[in-house]
Amino acid sequence: MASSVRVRFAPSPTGYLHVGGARTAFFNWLYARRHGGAFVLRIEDTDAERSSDDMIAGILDGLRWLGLDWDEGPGIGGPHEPYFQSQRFDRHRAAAAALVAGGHAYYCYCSADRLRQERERADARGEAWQYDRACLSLPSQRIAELEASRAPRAIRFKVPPGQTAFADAVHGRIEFDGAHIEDFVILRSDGHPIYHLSVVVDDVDMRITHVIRGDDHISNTPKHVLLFQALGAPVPRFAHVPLILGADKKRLSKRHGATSVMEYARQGYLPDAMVNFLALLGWSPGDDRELMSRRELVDSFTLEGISGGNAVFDTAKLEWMNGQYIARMPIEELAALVLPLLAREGLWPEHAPADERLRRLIELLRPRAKRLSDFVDQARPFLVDTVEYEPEAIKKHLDVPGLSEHVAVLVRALRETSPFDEQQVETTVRRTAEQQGIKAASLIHAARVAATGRTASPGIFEVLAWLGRDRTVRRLEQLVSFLASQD
RNA sequence: GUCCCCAUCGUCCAGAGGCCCAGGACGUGGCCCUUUCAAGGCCAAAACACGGGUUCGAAUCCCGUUGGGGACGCCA
Repeated sequence: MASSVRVRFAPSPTGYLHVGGARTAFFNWLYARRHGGAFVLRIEDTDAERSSDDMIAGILDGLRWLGLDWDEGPGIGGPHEPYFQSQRFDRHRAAAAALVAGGHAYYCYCSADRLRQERERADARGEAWQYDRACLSLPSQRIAELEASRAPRAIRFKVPPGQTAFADAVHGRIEFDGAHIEDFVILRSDGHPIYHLSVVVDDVDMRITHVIRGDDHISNTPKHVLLFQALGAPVPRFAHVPLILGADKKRLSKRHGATSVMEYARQGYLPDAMVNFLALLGWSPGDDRELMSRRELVDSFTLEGISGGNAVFDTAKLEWMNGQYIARMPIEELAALVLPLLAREGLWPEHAPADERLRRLIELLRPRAKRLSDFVDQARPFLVDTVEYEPEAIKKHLDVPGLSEHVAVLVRALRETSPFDEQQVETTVRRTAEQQGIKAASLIHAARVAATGRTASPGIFEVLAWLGRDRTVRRLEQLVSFLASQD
């Protein structure tokens, strides 16, 4: 396979997997799957202080939850191990040395202090400071002195003059003038590689063919292109994906609420819905399709379909989409997801399987649910022994003259109703209302309060039929007592 | 400050010179259905940032302005 695509997702484990990263990962995954290529996962844990195993685990959890399986990387290895950048320092150091030897990079003895001062001074003037190449042409005698005194030295890349351009699948050709790129450090004086060096060396080693990453890397890309070239490696194709913004159009951050994909998992969003929603944030199949399966997404995905502008994360649309997935999901699958949530709330015995009755309840609740967590809240009155009446429900539906009487009559009628199914219950309730000379609605609302304690529920006849005769009668009688106690 | 990216309804997208007095979806409003709340159905309001060009013709091409975003570390 000459054209074999190799893409990678390279998160730095300095935080959880946020929605922006998730979308980038997904685009990479889609591209790999679309072209029968490899999706490589590489952990960029170069920054030891800010990286931790917990965060790595969190990111992997997020990817697994989304269903983004990687072909090479942590946990499964692969032909280009290791997949942790921190274990590849030797490679990076060797590359840095080779660049120095080849005249592409040079030692820099400038103190961090001096650089900081220069920058602060420039900043005060409202300007940006670029490294002044003080160490580029140090006299050999001075170098000898510095070496003799064991002065710390970093390695800087010597940026060549002229234009550096690259083709970007979403932005087209992008060009930078070398004059605006400073001689950036590639190896710290403590021997640790800098990000720019590490990514490029690793991408070269791992034979990455397409770099699909966040827009915020555009200005780093010329540096990377220069490094690929200096290293004598082919330059991969780039695709810079625009960022995801919060409702205020600012970059997504903690104050925007949920930004971690696992937070959405906790809130009851479905991975398929999440992934579908994320795909449409900044990408389109070129037509008007919205609800798309993974299969369809894979079949339709192209880098050219990615739009150039930033996108606002619209929670309302995510909710809608999640509701669509809930509505379409096979009941068995849905029950399997809802069950543990009910069990956690003590509404369903731990480890007990979903029976026909529970499946029916979930079916009743389904059209009203946007998130899995909605099931827990809405199922509660059905699965407890004693219903509690919401104050609003009492106020709104129980203040009917003679209601207690009417409900008592309904109870007697329901005792005789057979079969106790939706149809017959409806007939009974309506007939009773007629006989009592009241509107069916009054009885229906009262029954809803009796059965659920709430003002909103699935259709009341379905609800009563689901409860069954005994429980229905009991709950209605409880209402009668309640009404009596109110007088 | 410098460099780079972006610019179609409130939001996400379609539109790659005539098919567009701009299409879909979410959201919003109305109506229908109805026992409530949803779901569903129907309808509606809602946008090519601005100014110059190019062209017989521009949302689509070019330039500028404005606005938004990103990057300018011995962080990733």
